Amino acid sequence: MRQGFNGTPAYKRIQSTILQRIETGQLRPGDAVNSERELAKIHRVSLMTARHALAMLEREGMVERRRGAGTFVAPPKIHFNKLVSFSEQMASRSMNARSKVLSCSVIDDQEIAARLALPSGSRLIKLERVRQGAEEPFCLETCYLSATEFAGLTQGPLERGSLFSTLEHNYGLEIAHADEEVDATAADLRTAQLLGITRQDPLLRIRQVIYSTKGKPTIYVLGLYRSDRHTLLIRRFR
Amino acid sequence: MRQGFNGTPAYKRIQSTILQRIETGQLRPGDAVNSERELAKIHRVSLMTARHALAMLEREGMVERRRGAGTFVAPPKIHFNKLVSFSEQMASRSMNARSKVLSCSVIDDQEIAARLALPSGSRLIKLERVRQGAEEPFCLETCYLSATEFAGLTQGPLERGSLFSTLEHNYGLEIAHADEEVDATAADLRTAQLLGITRQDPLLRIRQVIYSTKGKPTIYVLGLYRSDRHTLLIRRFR
DNA sequence: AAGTGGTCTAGACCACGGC
DNA sequence: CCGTGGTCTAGACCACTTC
Repeated sequence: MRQGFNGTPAYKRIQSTILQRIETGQLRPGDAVNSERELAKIHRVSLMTARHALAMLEREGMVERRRGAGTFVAPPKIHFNKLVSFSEQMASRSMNARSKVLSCSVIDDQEIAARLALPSGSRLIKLERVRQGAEEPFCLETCYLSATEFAGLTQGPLERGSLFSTLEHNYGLEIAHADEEVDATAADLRTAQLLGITRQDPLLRIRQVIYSTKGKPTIYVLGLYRSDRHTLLIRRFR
Repeated sequence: MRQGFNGTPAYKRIQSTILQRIETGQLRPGDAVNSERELAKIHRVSLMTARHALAMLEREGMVERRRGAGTFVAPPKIHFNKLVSFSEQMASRSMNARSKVLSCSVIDDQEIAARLALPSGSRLIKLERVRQGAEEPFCLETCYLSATEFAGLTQGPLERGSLFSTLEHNYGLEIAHADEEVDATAADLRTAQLLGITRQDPLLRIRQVIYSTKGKPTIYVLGLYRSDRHTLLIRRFR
């Protein structure tokens, strides 16, 4: 029976049964989960395996473990510091995601090529979009990606569907994390017009380098946000 | 021999020996760490225990494990999303931390009391400081804390030494994390004068609620940063 | 006192990496 | 091929919480 009968590790199967009960609402935040010993008996595994299943769930923030007391469903996660696409962000607030493509071209830019660790002179796709939520523009976003690596992207349907999912599904990109530099700046004339604000209004500027799971810097994004329509939420740990 | 001879779990002792070799530079990033089997033999411990030691070190980002290859010292950590005090921040960049206290008083503020989950009408310490780096002011920071909880703080030596360390050492506060709201705003006249900039210049505004390890919101901080002297670094995960 | 998670043993087989 | 980490067993004692 070692290693499971279907290739799935036993501890993952145990996690699935627990996660399922949480997702269906059968288990609610604060409720006790089966103890290590119970899980071991139910799934006919050793204590260490049942333990491993719970330990991993705790690391993912799904449950809390308290010595002497038990294991409990964790309060609903607020996803701080989570990298989500614009579409996902809007969906989670049940708002209409809409974005207008301003331009989509292939360019040369030495500085941005350098940020993506590409040889200078590399050709880059530049995609400029205005994002709208609640029928109002609130962000001007410019993405840069390697033109050779994502050839054909400029022909794709960029208006609808998130760029993330296109890249993930059509190009096999696995996104791992993004490093962001955040500061404030004043709107120039063009940006002000596009966002429906006044020149010199304060904007939140976010420069983002998105890394693949292989550690390769893959996308560079410059976002300019109307500060009256958007605040960034961060959680920092001691 | 169970549970060690001195109360320290075996896996922690194993971690210490490894961490020590990393700190002294005896092991450098990329170097291989002893394998599970080696550690088990060296420390006369079972494989699972040696394994646990390495797994925890990996979770903390100190080592990387690659199946079939080994365990290796991780590249030097850049502490993203880490909550550090102003003094610590400056020290890590080897700059002179200096801050000038503008005011320190006890006030009433219903909205901020609410953010700290205090009964409305609670008295609050309000501490207003200008922070300087490289001989130039770059941040106006206002902290609010419960006056009853931190009685006597207003008499303390606030000019030097970080507020964090005072609270941690003298009041036994254990800081766990902070939730931050970040946006951009324009400088008003007073702020502009204090920071040596022009009215309407863009500022990075960070509103921070700092939580204790017990989950209690303890400090509220409003920071206004000269955007030309400060950028925020964040890492977000997919 | 009963039950829980935390630590630990002394092994085992597997999948994978580098040579 | 050999060594590595990944999974797993069938138990054990301890420290702690709850009743």
